[in-house]
Amino acid sequence: MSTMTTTSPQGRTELLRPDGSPVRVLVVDDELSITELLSMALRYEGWQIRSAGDGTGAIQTAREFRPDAVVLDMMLPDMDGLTVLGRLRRELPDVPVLFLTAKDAVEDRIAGLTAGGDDYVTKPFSLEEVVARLRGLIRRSGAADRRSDSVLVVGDLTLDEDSHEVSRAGEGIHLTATEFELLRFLMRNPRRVLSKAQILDRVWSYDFGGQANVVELYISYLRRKIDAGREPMIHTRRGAGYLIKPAAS
Amino acid sequence: MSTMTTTSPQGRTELLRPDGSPVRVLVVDDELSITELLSMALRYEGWQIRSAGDGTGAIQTAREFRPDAVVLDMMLPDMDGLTVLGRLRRELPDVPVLFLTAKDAVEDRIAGLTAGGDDYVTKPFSLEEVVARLRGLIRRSGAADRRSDSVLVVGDLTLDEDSHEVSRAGEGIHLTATEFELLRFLMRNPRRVLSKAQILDRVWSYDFGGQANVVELYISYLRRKIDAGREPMIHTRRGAGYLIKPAAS
DNA sequence: TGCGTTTCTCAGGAAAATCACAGACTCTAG
DNA sequence: CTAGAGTCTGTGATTTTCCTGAGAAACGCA
Repeated sequence: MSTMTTTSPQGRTELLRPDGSPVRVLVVDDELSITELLSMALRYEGWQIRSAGDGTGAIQTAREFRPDAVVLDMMLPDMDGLTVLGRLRRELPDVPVLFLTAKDAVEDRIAGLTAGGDDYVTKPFSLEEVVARLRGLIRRSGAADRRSDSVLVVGDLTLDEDSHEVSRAGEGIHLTATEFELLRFLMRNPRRVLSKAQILDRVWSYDFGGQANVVELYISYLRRKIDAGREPMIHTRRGAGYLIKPAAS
Repeated sequence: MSTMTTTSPQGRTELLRPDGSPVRVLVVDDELSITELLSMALRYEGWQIRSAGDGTGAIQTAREFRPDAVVLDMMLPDMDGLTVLGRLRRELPDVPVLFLTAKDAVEDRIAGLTAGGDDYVTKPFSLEEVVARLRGLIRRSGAADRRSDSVLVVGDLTLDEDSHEVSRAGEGIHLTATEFELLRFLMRNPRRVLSKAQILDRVWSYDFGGQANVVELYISYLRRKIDAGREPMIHTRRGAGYLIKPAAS
C-alpha cells in the first residue's frame, strides 16, 4: 500500500490511503483502558480503528478488517506476542507492527523484530510517541517516497521526525527526548492554542502523576534553545495555553 | 458526522448538520440547576438538547437520542465519570465529550481526557466558555475542514477562536482572557443590543458575586484596545446595553 | 560501577489579570 | 437648565498565573 498526505485548511496534515479512504489501524491490548485511550487518540488522527483484547481476537479482526498497521501488546492473555505476530504475518505479510512492551522487558527479542521494519514503544508511552511511530511505519510501508513528509516546518524552524534533527535559521539545535516531543506537538498544531492539559495528555505518558508545571518548565527549556536571542516563536496565552507560530507575524 | 454553517439574516452564525437539521447535544449533570442553565443556553444556540441526571440515564438517552456532542459532569451519583465515558464510547464511538469538573479536581482526574480530542471546563464555568468549547468540539468532529468557521468577523475586526488572535484593520491586538470572551460574545451577536445582565450571565461564571459594573469596566478596556483612535465599533445604548457593529454605518 | 545527562519537584519571585471603589463625566427628563 | 440616573475610568489591592533557579532522583552509557 502507498499513502499520500493532504493538508487540511486547519493546517493539520493527514495521512490517507491512495484511494482517499482513511488509514486503518488495529489495536491489540488486554487492558481496556489502554485500547480505549489509543483508540480515542488514533481516531482523532482521522484514522479508522478496530481493537481486540487477545491474540485470537486480533487474528480474526485482522482477517476481515485488513488494517494498514497494527499496534500489538507483547503481553496477551492467550498467546505470546511472537505467536500472534507469526499468524498475523500469514494473513497480512506486509502490514507494519508497532509493539507495546513493558519497560523492563526483554531487549533482544524486540531488537530482532524491529529489524523487519517494525517498531516498538515501551509502556507507559506518550500518545505523541505512539502516533509519531505509527505515522512513520505507515509512511514507510507504502511506496518509499514522500520523505519530505517527515519534516515539519514553521517559519525558519525545522524538525525532522525521522532523523530527530531540529534547526532554526539553518543552525542545528540539540533537544532532549521530551523537548523534542513537546516541540513536535506544538509544530503539528501551529497557530493553535494548546492548553497545558492537552500538552500533558499528549506529550507525557498516560500514567504521569506529577505536577502540571512540567509543561511550563519544558516550554521554558524550549524557549532557551529555540527562541534564544531571536524573534520568539513560542507564545504564552495567559489562562489559555501556548502556541507556536512563525516569527514574522 | 460533518457540519456546515449558515448565517441567518440576523447575522448569527449557526452550526447545522449536513442535512440541515439542528445539532443535538446531551447534557449530563446531577444538579438540576446546572442542566437547566445549560439547556437554556444551548437551546438558544439553536441546538436540540436532552438532559440526564445520572450515568444510566445518560447511556439510555444517548442510545436513542444519538447526540452530536455530550456535556458530561465528572461527578455523578451512580457511577464514575470515566465509566460513563467508556459506555458512552461503546454506543457512540466518535461523539466528542465536554467534561465538567470541579476546579480543584483538575490535576489528578483530567489526565488523558483531552487526548482523544475531547475537552473540559471547570466549575464554575461561564456559558460563553461552554458554548465556545462545544462549538469547537462539534466543528472538529466533523470532516476536518472549514477553518473559516473559527473566525468571527465584524467589519475590519477579526477574532480567531483557535489561535485566540484578534486584529483590527490587520493590526494585531492583545486581549486578556476575559476581554477575549466578552468580545467574542459581542461579535457573535453583532448589531444586537446586549444588556449588562445578559453579558454578566454569559461571560462571567454563574456564581460570580461581584459588582455588576465589571461589565462597564471591561467594555472600557475593550474600547481602549479595539476602538483606540479609530472609528468606534462598540456603542452604548444608554439604559439598554451595548452593541458592536461595523464602523461604516 | 561511576559520571554526565535528563527528568522532575519545589519554591520564590515577577508579571499579569481581575475586580472593588469612588469620583468624574454624560445624557436626558422635566 | 438642572438634577439625578446612568456610564466611564483612574487607582490600587488582591489573586492568579507564569517563569525559572536550584537541587534531588532516575536514567543511560561506558
